[in-house]
Amino acid sequence: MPRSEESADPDASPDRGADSPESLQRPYHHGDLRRSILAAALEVIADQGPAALSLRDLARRAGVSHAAPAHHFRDRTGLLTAIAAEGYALLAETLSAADGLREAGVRYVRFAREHPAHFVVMFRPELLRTQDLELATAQALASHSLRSAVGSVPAEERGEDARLAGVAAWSLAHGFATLLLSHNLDDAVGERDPEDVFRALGEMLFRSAGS
Amino acid sequence: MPRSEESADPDASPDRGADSPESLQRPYHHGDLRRSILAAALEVIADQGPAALSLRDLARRAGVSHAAPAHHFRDRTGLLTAIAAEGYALLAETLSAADGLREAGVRYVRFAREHPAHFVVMFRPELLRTQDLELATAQALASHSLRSAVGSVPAEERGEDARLAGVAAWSLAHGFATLLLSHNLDDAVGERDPEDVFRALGEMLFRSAGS
DNA sequence: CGACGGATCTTGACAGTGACAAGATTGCAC
DNA sequence: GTGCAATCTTGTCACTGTCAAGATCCGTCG
Repeated sequence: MPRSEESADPDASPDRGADSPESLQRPYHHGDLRRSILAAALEVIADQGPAALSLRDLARRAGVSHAAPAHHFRDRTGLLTAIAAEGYALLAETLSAADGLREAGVRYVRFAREHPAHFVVMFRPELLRTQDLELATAQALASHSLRSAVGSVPAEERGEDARLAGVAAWSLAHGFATLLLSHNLDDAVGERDPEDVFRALGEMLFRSAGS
Repeated sequence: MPRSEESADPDASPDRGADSPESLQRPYHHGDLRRSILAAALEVIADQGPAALSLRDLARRAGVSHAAPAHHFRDRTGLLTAIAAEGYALLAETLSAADGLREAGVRYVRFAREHPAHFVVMFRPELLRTQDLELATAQALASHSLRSAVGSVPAEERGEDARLAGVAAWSLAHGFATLLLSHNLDDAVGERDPEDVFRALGEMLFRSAGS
């Protein structure tokens, strides 16, 4: 657990700027507290899950008082909501750059591996303020990207129903990503690159050649 | 929150009713506290998630003191571990009764819908005592059931690798179940029976006819 | 029949947490 | 510069999980 870089040692250096009376090495205003807290939160969530998240702990890491985070996120729920919104925005961007449903799936899995904390929080509605505006718009954006990826599948490939193909692809990618993150596929994947494994799954689902 | 002050007479203890003390509001011994707490916990988790679980609240619902649950489950973690173990045992039983990978998938999804609390907790390793003996054996049992379902797929259906087919099926079922429980497929599924939808997905994955 | 040991439950305490309110400090627009 | 709003602090409260020590009950063995 790397402590945050600043703050350093309190009174190790005797010959410091003389005009600063006694304490207060750190300025009253943190400068970028919001970002700081988000970063620390992502770190905690990534390796201990959202349940282990403590606002007071985040405040301590950032070197601010216990109530400081509340001003930026209002709530624990607010913090998680902000993370989820950021996650959906990132995912939307990632997916929109993909052409073809297969590639979108691969990107979905890659996103989950590169942003595990975001990914985990995004699918825990009970921890979020689902009516939050920023979250809702980011969600809509991601949903749109996904839908357009589904639409790009040639008609003859996708069975009777495009929507069904979308659900299938999403389920496959989401299930694979989730099981991967919860270490349920460690044995099955072994040394191989998870993305390659997933590509093989995608080809089982959409049997044709093509992109 | 409904106070489930049931205290339904446990039929487990045979000769009990004769000399039950009438003066006390509740007997010193609850009678079936472990089961009571488990039931209440499942209820809470099913509609608020594991994060909302409070041992003290469960104790209140069961009408016992705040420290009573600890004797049966040691920890919050212990309680969740017990639930997960029960879940894996149930799942193993369910899967072992299926013939064919497709049917196993359907049963997997059904299990998730019928036991959402179990299902959710089973895949949150960070909340569990993963080295717990009961949990590990139940997990092994379920894993065995799943593996045998994979093995039952005729060779010509399952592409190059049985293990890959297993991962595909598991990912598809797990993803579908997860997205279903988190209400991400409400629109896509609509009025249809989720099991029917999933059957269609299964047929996309394993294109042949057969069982 | 009676005592005793273990299982079950209670009471009390402690540290940690999220949330709120009220005050201190700072930067910025005017 | 002055005032104001954003930012951060301090103090507090109810609640939680966990531990320790005691009370009560049960089956069992003498």
